[in-house]
Amino acid sequence: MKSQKIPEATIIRLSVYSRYLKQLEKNGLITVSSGTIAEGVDGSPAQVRKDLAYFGEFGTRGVGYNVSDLNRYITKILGIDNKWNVIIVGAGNLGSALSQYKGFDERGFNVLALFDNDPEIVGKKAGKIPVFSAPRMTSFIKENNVEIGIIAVPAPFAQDIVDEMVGAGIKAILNFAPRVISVPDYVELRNVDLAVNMEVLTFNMTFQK
Amino acid sequence: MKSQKIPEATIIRLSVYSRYLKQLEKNGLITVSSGTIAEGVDGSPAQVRKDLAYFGEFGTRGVGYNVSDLNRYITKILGIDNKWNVIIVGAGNLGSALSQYKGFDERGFNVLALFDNDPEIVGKKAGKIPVFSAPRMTSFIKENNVEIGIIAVPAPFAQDIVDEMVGAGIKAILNFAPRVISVPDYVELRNVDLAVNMEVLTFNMTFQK
DNA sequence: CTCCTTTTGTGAAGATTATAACATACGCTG
DNA sequence: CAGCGTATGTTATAATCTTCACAAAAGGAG
Ligand SMILES: NC(=O)c1ccc[n+]([C@@H]2O[C@H](COP(=O)([O-])OP(=O)(O)OC[C@H]3O[C@@H](n4cnc5c(N)ncnc54)[C@H](O)[C@@H]3O)[C@@H](O)[C@H]2O)c1
Ligand SMILES: NC(=O)c1ccc[n+]([C@@H]2O[C@H](COP(=O)([O-])OP(=O)(O)OC[C@H]3O[C@@H](n4cnc5c(N)ncnc54)[C@H](O)[C@@H]3O)[C@@H](O)[C@H]2O)c1
Repeated sequence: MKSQKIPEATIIRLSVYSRYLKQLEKNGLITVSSGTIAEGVDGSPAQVRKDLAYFGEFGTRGVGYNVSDLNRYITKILGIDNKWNVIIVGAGNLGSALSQYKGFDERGFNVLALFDNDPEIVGKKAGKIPVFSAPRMTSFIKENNVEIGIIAVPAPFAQDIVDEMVGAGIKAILNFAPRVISVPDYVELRNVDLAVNMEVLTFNMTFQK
Repeated sequence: MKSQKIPEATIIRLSVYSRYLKQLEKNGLITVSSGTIAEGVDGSPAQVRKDLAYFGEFGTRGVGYNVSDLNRYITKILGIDNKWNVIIVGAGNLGSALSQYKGFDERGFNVLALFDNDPEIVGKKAGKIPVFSAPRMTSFIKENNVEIGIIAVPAPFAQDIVDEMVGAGIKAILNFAPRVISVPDYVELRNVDLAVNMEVLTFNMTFQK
């Protein structure tokens, strides 16, 4: 791979390609062309090839790509060829739902525990995932080699939890609280804001088309 | 507003500005500069002004923007100056959590009902939101003027539900199922894919920096 | 072994988006 | 009411991302 800045959009698409390839693989398909991938993910063949070209040459001219090889390459690129340990803070409606999400496990994300500060919830389980008390978070992160934290507490508490996570050595955070969060630049942060997504929909309904 | 294509990134930022302005308004702030907004949302002042400039002139030179006026304008732009009716299909872990999400109501999204095909769940309530049987969806959409549908069923069923929603006259769909979904181009669609978000994190941890 | 079809990989062109820079306008002070 | 400081609105510049077009390579047919 050439050392170069990779567009985030490319990474997002690679993840979608990977999901689609997995499906093709299950269907017993051996080879696939950029055109077929493009159809399957609602994109363009040139885009598919360009995205892959950032990382190497994975295809055979005149033939296409070997489905399972390509998926293995992409999986490696995305960094999910091995497992990641994850915790979720906030065992309310959203946190509990996330802890049950099969899509995490399937893609190599291992949710070890939930954390909450409500004594009514602490000690219980959400499915198979235990809920621990919030003050235990830091030591748990250190002892269990947790790299990724998910924020599912109410917005006013989000930054505090994030700071604690960062202090404990977490490397990446997925934030669901509708707040702008600060992290040092060696920590990866992504925000998932559902109201924002809804508002993009309503904007498009109201203005465009 | 000049008729022009607005970048989606601009809409996303406007939504975040709006959330931040609401906070400032609650704190009693009267006027705010593009610089202060930029700080609050972790952006640049030029970007803030540029985003607003697509839609008009909302500020006063040498002064800044009136906080509540600006927020009202943005709210209008985003199309959330009035309420939208929403349904959620799939009353499992995720669907139930979403139905309880306060952030929807706060921003003008009115979740009227959940739909599911599991007889164990149908007839119950998630908080105050009733769960109806899946076959009732089409008539409910028509009778209650539902414009937005949320997909929270397992991936293999997502396209079918979407088709039914579209047939019933739904105008926009927020999809949580990890599948590429097709809709006619007069229907707005957005996908929220959590595994993809996680994979962007792991990519950045593995490659960049 | 050569030709022909196919599909990749890529450099160049085009489109879009972000950043920077500055002239313009507003309000305040004296 | 004139001059000054400040923050907007906008034009110009730069950076980024996508699309296009085609040469290069592979495999298969004759
Ligand atoms: N419910 C949803 O579908 C949804 C969707 C998108 C975003 N969100 C956001 O996710 C967050 C959680 O939403 P929710 O609906 O699950 O709320 P919730 O009230 O059901 O759950 C929040 C949980 O966080 C716990 N908590 C509060 N402060 C804490 C702290 N300092 N340390 C540890 N735990 C703490 C509470 O005890 C509670 O169990 C909110 O920021 C919300 O805006 C929720
Ligand atoms: N759990 C999460 O946190 C999470 C996160 C992201 C995405 N998702 C996605 O959201 C979807 C739902 O996930 P979940 O964890 O809530 O699963 P779940 O199994 O808890 O819930 C799915 C619900 O859908 C219902 N259902 C199935 N087929 C249906 C149909 N044809 N019509 C109506 N209802 C039907 C089921 O009865 C069930 O109640 C899945 O596609 C999943 O990949 C879930």
